[in-house]
Amino acid sequence: MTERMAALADAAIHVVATKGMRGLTHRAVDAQAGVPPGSTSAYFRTRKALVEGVVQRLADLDNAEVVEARVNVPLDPDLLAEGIAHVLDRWMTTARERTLARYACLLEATHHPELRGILAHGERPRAQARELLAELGAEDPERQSRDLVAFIDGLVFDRLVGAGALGAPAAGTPESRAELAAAIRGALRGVLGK
Amino acid sequence: MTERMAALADAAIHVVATKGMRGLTHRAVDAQAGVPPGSTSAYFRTRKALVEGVVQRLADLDNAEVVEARVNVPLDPDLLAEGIAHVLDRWMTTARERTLARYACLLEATHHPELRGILAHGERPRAQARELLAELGAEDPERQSRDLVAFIDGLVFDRLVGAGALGAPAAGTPESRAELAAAIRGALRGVLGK
DNA sequence: GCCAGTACTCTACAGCTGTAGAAGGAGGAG
DNA sequence: CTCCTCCTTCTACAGCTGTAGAGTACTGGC
Repeated sequence: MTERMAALADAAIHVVATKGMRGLTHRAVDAQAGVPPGSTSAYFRTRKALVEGVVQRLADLDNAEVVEARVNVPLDPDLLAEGIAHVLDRWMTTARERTLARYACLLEATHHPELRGILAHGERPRAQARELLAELGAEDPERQSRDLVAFIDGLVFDRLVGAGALGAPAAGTPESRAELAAAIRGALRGVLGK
Repeated sequence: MTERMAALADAAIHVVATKGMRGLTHRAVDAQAGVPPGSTSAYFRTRKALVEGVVQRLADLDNAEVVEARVNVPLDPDLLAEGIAHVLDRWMTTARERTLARYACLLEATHHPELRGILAHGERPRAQARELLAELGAEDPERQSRDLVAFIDGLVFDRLVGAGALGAPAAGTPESRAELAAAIRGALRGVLGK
């Protein structure tokens, strides 16, 4: 993906996050990116290509992030929960738009199977979760990692859309991080069965 | 909401589930509902009204359901988990479209705050969860119910979109129900802190 | 039977969207 | 300098979408 395409895809992600999939049009991306009208249409000739560009870009951004995150993760459940909470908090603040766009794309993938291959969301975190759970002595990391990832997804989703999480502390605050950490501690406990 | 409007809203829910929010147009709903073109446009004069109709209908359907579900819920965590798993399984099979549409609407509500009032999703289940957790001896049902609902949302979402849940048994099978029940047992354990 | 009001159907139309292709221009090879 | 190539911008256009309003059938009241 060329630099120009990446910039357009970034603008497209912003559009999806703020106006929804419905607002994702070639011209809206042009406007958002501040490029002359027609540019997006030239780089992503069809709308399908544009959506795939968004999905691809989301995957790339995730991968770029995981490279540096691969440093020592603590094996102590409490510290681990703390670390995960920190990441989730970022997903809901700094990376809020990306996270929203990802959920939108996941929903989109429901009726466009070809997107599922690109959007590896859930596979990478899950591999990590599987490893961690194995090291923590889980008996069936395969299954248990699914549950842990589900919990994390639900936690982030609910708070972003404000469903079922009314009354939760605002993302980005220390209270929010503390509550997230507590939730994840509980999840680890529950998932590990002890 | 008149009967006719409800029928159109039902068709609209189907459209949203199968073609996404983007596919939700007056004419698409006409076609889906098998009514003469223009009908949807007459009952929901603007697109905003159409979306609100969908959201309202989803809320109504949920409420209609909860009326009969209010019979004795078991206080034994294992039986309770079994019961919840059964409901979730239905959300992913019989009521799959409704569930998908609801997630789409929740995402939509992110940039249309006026929808949040109608879409009480998360509030009703959470009230139930709060009660149950209190009866089960939770120390902070308010917070813990948020976590439980988040887990449930993530579980269903991940399995519907196939993210992070690759390898999970297909919804509707006894294996799926068993796994769901196990996951919820774990969640209850984790949330309750014991 | 006649009328008013209501429920429904049809049609027009402006604006937006997806898509293709032509036009312009910068830079490098010869 | 000349030409060729690639990158970028501009423009056209068919089809779709949102929305309004006019037309038509159908009710119950008199």
